[in-house]
Amino acid sequence: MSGKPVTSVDVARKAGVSQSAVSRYFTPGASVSKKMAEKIRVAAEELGYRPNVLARAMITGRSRIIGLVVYYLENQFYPEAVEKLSIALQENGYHVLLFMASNTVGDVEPVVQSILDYRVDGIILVSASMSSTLADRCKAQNIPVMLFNRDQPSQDLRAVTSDNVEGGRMAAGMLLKGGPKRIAHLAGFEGSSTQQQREEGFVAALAEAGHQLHSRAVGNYHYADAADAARELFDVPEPPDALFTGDDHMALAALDVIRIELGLRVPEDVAVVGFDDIPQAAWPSFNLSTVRQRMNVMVSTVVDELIAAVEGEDRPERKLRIAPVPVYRGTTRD
Amino acid sequence: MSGKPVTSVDVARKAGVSQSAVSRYFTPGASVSKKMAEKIRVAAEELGYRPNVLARAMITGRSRIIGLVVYYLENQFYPEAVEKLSIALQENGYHVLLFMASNTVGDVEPVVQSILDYRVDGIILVSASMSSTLADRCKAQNIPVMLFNRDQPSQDLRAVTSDNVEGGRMAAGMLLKGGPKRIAHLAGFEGSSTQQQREEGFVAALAEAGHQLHSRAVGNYHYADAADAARELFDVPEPPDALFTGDDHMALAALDVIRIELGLRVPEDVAVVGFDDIPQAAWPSFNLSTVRQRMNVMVSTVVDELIAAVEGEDRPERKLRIAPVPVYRGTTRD
DNA sequence: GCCAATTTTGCATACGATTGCAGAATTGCG
DNA sequence: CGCAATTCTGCAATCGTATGCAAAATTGGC
Repeated sequence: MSGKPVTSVDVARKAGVSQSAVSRYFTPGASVSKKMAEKIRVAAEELGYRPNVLARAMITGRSRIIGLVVYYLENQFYPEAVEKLSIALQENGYHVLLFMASNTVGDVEPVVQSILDYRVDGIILVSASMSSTLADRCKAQNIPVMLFNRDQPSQDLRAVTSDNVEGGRMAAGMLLKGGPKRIAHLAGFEGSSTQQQREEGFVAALAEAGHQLHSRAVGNYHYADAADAARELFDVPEPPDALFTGDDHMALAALDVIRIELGLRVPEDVAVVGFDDIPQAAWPSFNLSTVRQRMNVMVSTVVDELIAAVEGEDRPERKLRIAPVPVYRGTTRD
Repeated sequence: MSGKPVTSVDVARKAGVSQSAVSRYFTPGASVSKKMAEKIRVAAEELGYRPNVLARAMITGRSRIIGLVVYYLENQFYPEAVEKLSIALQENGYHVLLFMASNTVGDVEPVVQSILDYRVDGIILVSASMSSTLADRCKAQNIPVMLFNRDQPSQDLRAVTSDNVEGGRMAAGMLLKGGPKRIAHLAGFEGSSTQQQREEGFVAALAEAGHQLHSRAVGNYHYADAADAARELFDVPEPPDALFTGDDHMALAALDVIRIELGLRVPEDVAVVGFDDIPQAAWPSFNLSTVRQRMNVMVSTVVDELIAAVEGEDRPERKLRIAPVPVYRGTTRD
């Protein structure tokens, strides 16, 4: 029950040097003679000393903490993002303070507020947006913010997304190959940029091919809502024979309804295309054709940009769009 | 580009009071007169002041940060755990510093080491274990550690798990109702306590009913490994007609192989029971019978215990086991 | 071996808050 | 209104580390 953690002063005393020497030994760029370094190394090892990141943060003004805000983790896209972002940041010596902004917690505002209390070095908002007053606040405190998989009109906020308009066009192309008669769209949350852009590209490409939307329903990116929306679309006299869903998570819900509840055949009766390419899309039970977001590229891009911003570099590019990739599997006809 | 964040000194100056008064205003138990409180409130509001958590942590020795260690997030059980743990801790004024201990990062040791550098108030290891030297280190620094969904022989470490032996017995009971002839087990990672205990209960209950294992393979709690293991078990002349998998994630992989690859019928040819009751188990495509871990109870228990420990209370109970619940769906016969 | 140029080293201060202590202000009661 | 009891308030020290500055030690060239 020793309780007290070891400090640099303890190490200094034990090694017979000054506290500053110990500090310098643990600071990459500093100059320490070999003799001292060795004495300090030994003493530190014996005492099990490790520098206190919090104390260091007070002086340097860098906490090496990145605030990561996520709405929910039900859709497998998010756990994958969180895992990869976290690993990438860890590899760069940063760590992730995780904040859930789910409905149970309330709004994003207070959540971001409490992030700022921790004096994080930067913030990544995953599929979430930010009021401009809050964005101003971050800017005032010099804390870079990056949006991941979501964009916002505000010119100032940096964002990394897929090229969603292009992705929507791809989805249209994938469905059009099968010669569909009635094309439907199952939309995600209407307020999101991702939804708006994907639908925009989708509808535009349909129009160019002389088609228009047969029907449309909203699933808000949630499984249960999407299942309801699918019922609304398909449990009618003339159901669609092609469906583009705003993301894979909703596509899986739609497949469950279409095949299991309604007994329709995929892709013979209905072709389905999703968006994201989450791991489950590749599972044999679903075997979902989809538009892949290149997660690894998106993650390394956002981490790279954020760290550059944290370290004071001001890159000109604010909106980074990654090209998506069509993935043909078993839910489309050709 | 004001850069400098607002400090309590700024607020004090603006409000015409001492810095300590400002500090007291933001400290729940402290005494401040109404007049001062009002002046401070106004000044703080105008300047947008919020106390620096890091500075506070230095004095009080409490960072209000909890280190959360997770191996990976592919299995939906983990995102759900992370989400709920995070929310529960947020509600109690704590926040989560997330650490991935996946293979790409290497061992758990250095990860936990860097957690300690942040002077966290406590640590939750989700389905991970800890060397005893590291555990000693945490104890020396007075940092409580809780294991979640994993146990370890060491008497000292606190752990919250399901009653896995009992859960294994339940799984046996669920399969035995269907009058199986050949019962197989698809095991998770053999080094884990969860695996050992679930299998122990399962085999014991089979024995009591006059049965024994027909075959067994190892899936290490990974989708791909589990799919291979399922092929090993079922792509043979006399395949099993009942299967218990170490968790739901592997059960889904097994179902994909059994139904789609091999064309067997579930539950007519093979009955399947999983463990966890992850959200996907309830999806119509799987409709998996399983043994539910009561996530909400487990989460509130572990958070409750951890916070009690952080705040100095020393509860006697170290190993907390939550009773699991059988969930009958469409993959079992009766 | 001497002196200038270069490294190392320690001292002292700062970061932004909390908190014990003692004096100032307020309150309560006869 | 006076005095004791109580509540507020400010001063100053403290947490654990980083860092500018000046003194001490080392190095190098001749």
